[in-house]
Amino acid sequence: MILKKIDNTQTKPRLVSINPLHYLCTKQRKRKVEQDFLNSLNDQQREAVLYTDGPELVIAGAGSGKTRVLTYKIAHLLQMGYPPYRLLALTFTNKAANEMKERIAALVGTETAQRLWAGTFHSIFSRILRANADRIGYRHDFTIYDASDSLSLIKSIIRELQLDDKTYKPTTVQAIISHAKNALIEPQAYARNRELIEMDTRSKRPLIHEIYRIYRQRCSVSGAMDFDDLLLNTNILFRDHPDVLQHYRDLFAYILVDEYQDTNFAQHLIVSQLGKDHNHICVVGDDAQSIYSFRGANIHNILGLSKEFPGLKIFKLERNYRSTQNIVNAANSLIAKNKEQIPKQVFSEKEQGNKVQVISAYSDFEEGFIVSNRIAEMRITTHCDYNDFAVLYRTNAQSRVLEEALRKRNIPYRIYGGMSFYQRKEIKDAIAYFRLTINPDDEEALKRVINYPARGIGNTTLSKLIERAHSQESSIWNVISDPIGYNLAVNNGTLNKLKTFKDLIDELRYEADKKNTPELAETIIKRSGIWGEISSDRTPENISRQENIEELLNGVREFCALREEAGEEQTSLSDFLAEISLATDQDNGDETEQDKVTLMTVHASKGLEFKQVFIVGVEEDLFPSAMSKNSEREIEEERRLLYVAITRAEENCTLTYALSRYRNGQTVSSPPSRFIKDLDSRYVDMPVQTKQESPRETISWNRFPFDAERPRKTSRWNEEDTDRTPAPRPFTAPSPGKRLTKIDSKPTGETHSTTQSTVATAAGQVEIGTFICHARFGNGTVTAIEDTGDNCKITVEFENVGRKQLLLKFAKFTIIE
DNA sequence: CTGTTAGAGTTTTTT
DNA sequence: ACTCTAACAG
Repeated sequence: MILKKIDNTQTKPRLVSINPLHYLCTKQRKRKVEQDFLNSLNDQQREAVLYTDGPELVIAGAGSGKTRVLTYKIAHLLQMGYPPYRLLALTFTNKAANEMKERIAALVGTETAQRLWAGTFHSIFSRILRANADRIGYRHDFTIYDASDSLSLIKSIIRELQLDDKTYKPTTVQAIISHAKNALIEPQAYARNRELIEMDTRSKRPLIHEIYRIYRQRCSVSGAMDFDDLLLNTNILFRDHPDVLQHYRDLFAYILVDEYQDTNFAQHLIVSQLGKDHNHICVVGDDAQSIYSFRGANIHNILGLSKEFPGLKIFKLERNYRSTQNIVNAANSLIAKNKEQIPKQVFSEKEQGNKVQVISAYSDFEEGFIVSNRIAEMRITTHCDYNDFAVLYRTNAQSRVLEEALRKRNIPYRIYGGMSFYQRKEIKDAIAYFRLTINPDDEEALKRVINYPARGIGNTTLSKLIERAHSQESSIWNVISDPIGYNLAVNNGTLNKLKTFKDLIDELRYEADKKNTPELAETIIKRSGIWGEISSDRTPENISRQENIEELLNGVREFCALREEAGEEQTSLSDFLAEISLATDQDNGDETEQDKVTLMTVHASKGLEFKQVFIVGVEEDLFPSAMSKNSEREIEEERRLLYVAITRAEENCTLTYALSRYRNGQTVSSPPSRFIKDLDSRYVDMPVQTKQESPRETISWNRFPFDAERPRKTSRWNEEDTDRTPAPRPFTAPSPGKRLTKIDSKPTGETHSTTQSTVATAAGQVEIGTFICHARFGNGTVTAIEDTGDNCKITVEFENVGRKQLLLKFAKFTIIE
């Protein structure tokens, strides 16, 4: 009965479009295509592709054509007669999934590629969970809580239990729960697990298991799953319902997994359960690129594979096709410092290429400046497009300075990560209403908008609602729907306000049955009052919010239209929510066409490649992160992370570090990363050593009478801008960008006296008589300053090399006094 | 209950 | 520097 239902929801739309005749007709053509693509593989790759007799592990070094092997293997399997809807291809990121789909589509056509089960673990198994939700006590249109929903739920539980949120740091608790889930430990098991309980007791957090229990129960009442639940509940589904497991075992005749080194236990178990009978699994991974252990990923999943799949055949891909020899060798020399790894010899037969460059900068500002200059320069000298450049950093927070520097140079860039569209307040509000329309039990959504726009339901009332709901193990929505029955102690005025809110949601739910999805979305925005709220005045913020809401509605329309094209009968709002809740980085198709430099974290760059790569902020406490200093294991992960970063580069790789940088509103200085010393000097150009040590540098800056650090630097940037009027107050020019930063609005007055004889530089103020130490020329005294603008030149009398003219924007020096 | 403000803390990476 | 929270006045 139920299996039949699974069949319908899961495969019917696919089956319909499969025409055996069509399949046969194209077979001939396909064979020719197969010849072509087999020829384009090397021996190792071809063997890995053609081996289909049993379980297979492909250890694929960076740039060795891993994705290529996977896509060709899928093409080959299709060639062998596997129907596309019986192939399961799993990846970790949406980006990887999309790329794989695209590449398969290029080989076998969009039609076929669309029918594959290809996607991230989370998206694929959320689909399977939706189809079988009733089996585990969930509604089929369950809500997916994102990280912030889950965090806010944890916060409120901690509050309700009256625990101190300093000992029970919500994010820590969240991480612990997440790890438990990824290890498939449910609350009861957690409470029984002596080791865990002991650990919590030792860290003075004995009630974690209680928070976990309540958390899980509340998700259940709210009809919500968090990201980890998607995997945990899939495992529960398979464990408790062998018929369902069997169904999917039969359905997926071949399972392929990319980036296996990043699987956590929950994922690993799903794969091995599904693969058990037929043993037709092919997993690809590189232990050297395992960078997600903070999320529960475990390299040992790779190693344990041969136990679970006896006869596991191992292939190694060691030839790197991406990068020059210098880059590969430099990366190898780095990763060789790690103890834990599977031995392999990655090599390149491309040209030797340039050495990896290491550049030292005085500050994060200068670092940005150097990188943007290099990009401008190299674009000319190497004939590259902006698209060929990437700037990679360890943390998202680093992007700002870089953005600013690129903007100053008019270099177009595209930035991945950071605040995504769906995290903006107005979008989250709108989506909360969408979510409530689909699932009014969704507690996080309800809490978000029950008083937005303001309707007089404040914290007191909300607390009462929450208390009533939880004492009955029920949802807030149920209490609102029946305040009398739940003994809600509020006055009549409040009761009326609650009634108004309930009526609103009921009305939206009623509309949901009548209207098509785009219309419904629009109605929700209007009726909820969101639109009224952001149309109340015409401030730039509100206009931008309106634009964002319009964009969201466009997104709904577009999504529905796309689905219609793909032959889906109708698209519900719930479908839209399901889609966006797992979408993080929206690589908007319209933007990818434009020629722009890419900015992203190293994590986000995995699987990508660029001709020219800059890795910035290669400093102690940043890369490796200060958080990872506790254990060698974590340091090794950071090292792998840098390995990943370096191996993104095809032609040139440049590492930069800044001796001081702004962090949390303060200048901090840190030495270059220990990893720089790990690199074999044969493949690396190290920076010219400056005699001046950075700490002293920083100290002298801080001695400036005004804490004008930042304004000074800003002014330096302003001076990069060409054609500034010969203003007597060079430090007060407003920056052109529309950024609302205080830098612009708080011009520093203290520099009135500045004349052309004083200029601000990365290293500080320079005037005639300033004693400096230049990176190449050594010590010298400034004897003249010309032109304060873009082309500012200083003349320096050096002790050893005589008089030199330096172009300020390129010169590298420190100020001694 | 609402809106403002002063104060504290600040986690690395992602589905 | 920035954001979130707690406290307070209206």
